[in-house]
Amino acid sequence: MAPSPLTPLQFQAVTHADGPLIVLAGPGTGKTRALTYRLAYLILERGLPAERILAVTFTNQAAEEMAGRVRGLLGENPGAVRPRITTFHGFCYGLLIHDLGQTRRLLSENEAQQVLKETVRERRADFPVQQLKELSRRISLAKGSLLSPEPGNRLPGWKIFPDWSRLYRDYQGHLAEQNLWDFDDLINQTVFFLETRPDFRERIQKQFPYIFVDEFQDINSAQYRLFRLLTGPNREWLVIGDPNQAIYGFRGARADFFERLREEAPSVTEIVLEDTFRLNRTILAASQQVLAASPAAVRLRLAATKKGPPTLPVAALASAEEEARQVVRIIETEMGGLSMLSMGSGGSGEVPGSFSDFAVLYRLHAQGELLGRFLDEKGIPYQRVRETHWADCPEVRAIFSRMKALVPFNGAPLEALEQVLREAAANLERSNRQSGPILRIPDVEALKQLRLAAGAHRGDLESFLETLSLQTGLDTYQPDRETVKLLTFHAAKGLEFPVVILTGCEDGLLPLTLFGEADPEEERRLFYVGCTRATEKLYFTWAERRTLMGQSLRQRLSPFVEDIDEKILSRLQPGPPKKTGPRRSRQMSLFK
DNA sequence: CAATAGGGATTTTTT
DNA sequence: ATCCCTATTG
Repeated sequence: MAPSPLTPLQFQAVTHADGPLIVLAGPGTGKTRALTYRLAYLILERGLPAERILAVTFTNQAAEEMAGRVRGLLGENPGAVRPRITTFHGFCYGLLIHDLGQTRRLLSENEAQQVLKETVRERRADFPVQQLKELSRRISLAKGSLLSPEPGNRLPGWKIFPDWSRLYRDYQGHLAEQNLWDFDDLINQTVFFLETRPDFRERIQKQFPYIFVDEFQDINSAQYRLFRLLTGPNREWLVIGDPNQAIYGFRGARADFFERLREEAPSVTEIVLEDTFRLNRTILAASQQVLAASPAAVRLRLAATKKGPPTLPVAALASAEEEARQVVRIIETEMGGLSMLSMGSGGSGEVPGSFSDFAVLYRLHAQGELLGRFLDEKGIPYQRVRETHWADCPEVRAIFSRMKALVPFNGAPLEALEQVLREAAANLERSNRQSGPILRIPDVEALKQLRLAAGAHRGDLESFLETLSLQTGLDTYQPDRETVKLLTFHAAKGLEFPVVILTGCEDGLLPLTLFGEADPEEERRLFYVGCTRATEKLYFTWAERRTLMGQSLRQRLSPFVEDIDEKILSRLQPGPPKKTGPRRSRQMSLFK
């Protein structure tokens, strides 16, 4: 292997000899680097056959990124055997369809919702539609917790939901009758077969004696069980993650599986990556203080070598509108500053002083709209990152099923798509009256994504359709676009930006308490995730008055900001709350 | 069949 | 506030 820029701790993780390994990796500590280098090390230095290695991630994006980096380390030659790098769901789908010969069809989220709706209609005609979402959420949580539909089976903290276990059972019945799966079934069915068929279990355990799991803090009970069934008596596994970045408890993830592993595998080696290359010292200090204020947070040593600014600005604004103006001012001021800095330096690979250096984070999507309006006003290019579900609208689904009919011809995906689209266009022209066209053309964005995906897919139509069935919305996040990124704290996980503005730093929003008791510790970790996205500058903004769900609320500064030492915060004064132009921003006064 | 009025919920998200 | 769904009315 080529000499590599690994820290001693990364090196230790990469070259660890035998036995299970837990790697705790704080923000910007080179988690993916350690993982991919270890994969390459095992194959190139230790002679482990690549096809014996399974690396599991949660998102397609993470799997693709890891696969790309492993390709970079192992060499690009197309014929090379590579480790299996895939998502939990993708791996299970493969086992069920190809290894076990199952024939069920995987439903998209909307389709599954439809089945649930029909189930409910049958059982209780008067069922309030608004509760469907809550019901499906519960069923999904139950399945993710391996909770069967026995009467009385409830997860802790659940309120009574009339008939819920019966509806859950009926829903499962309907799926089985119609030979269908929802996403949760992929995991649960695989767990079922691994548990009930020892021959199958042993075969898979032999096939993959080495297993990696990324973002282990995001794992739920079903996935944990799956992981343990896959590892079985094998002692070679590596899980990596950061318990302080566990922000998906609301969908069943539980960070305490790290603890469980320590109990179940007492011989496990644990390595903490302690050097962060992303955060500067000021941002690191603030982030660590946010965690330190809670006894529940996991204490991990983390050190930064990059020097930071003396303070991080906190801006109090009168309203959400003023806050949006402030965000614009910050971007304008920083753009000036960034291009000044860039004149002497350079070569970091990034375009200096680019709008893509900025991220504006918020707790709720609803906050993004207003921010977008004010950026529009000043002509600042931006992109709101949000779930698109382009692949899960009726139009796209109809095109998929039409393409599936073409599978016997087995053409290239893009050709097949174009053929179906021509068909749809002709269809549309013929039936110009309400006769209802069967195939409708999806909206421009969905069509673009569809063409992009079809064009990029190397392989036949069948494998393309299979890949797509495992993808719900493809991320709209495009890092290279010259735009300010507007996104939720959740969506920002895993990303980094030179300048990050955390908006809505208010009690009630961070932590969010609008909808009843949220887990305050999870909210704190979410705030931590937000703080640790910034590589150079971190701003906090908040509004003293904010309208949420039609109610104007008087707000107070988020307790999470108050947990940061005053000495490394500075109060940003926006001047009189009049309409202020960009010029005003130069006069912002900074004082403690 | 289409327009309209009432009611209820409103988060974060991957597959 | 506002959206989405349902039931009712013209």
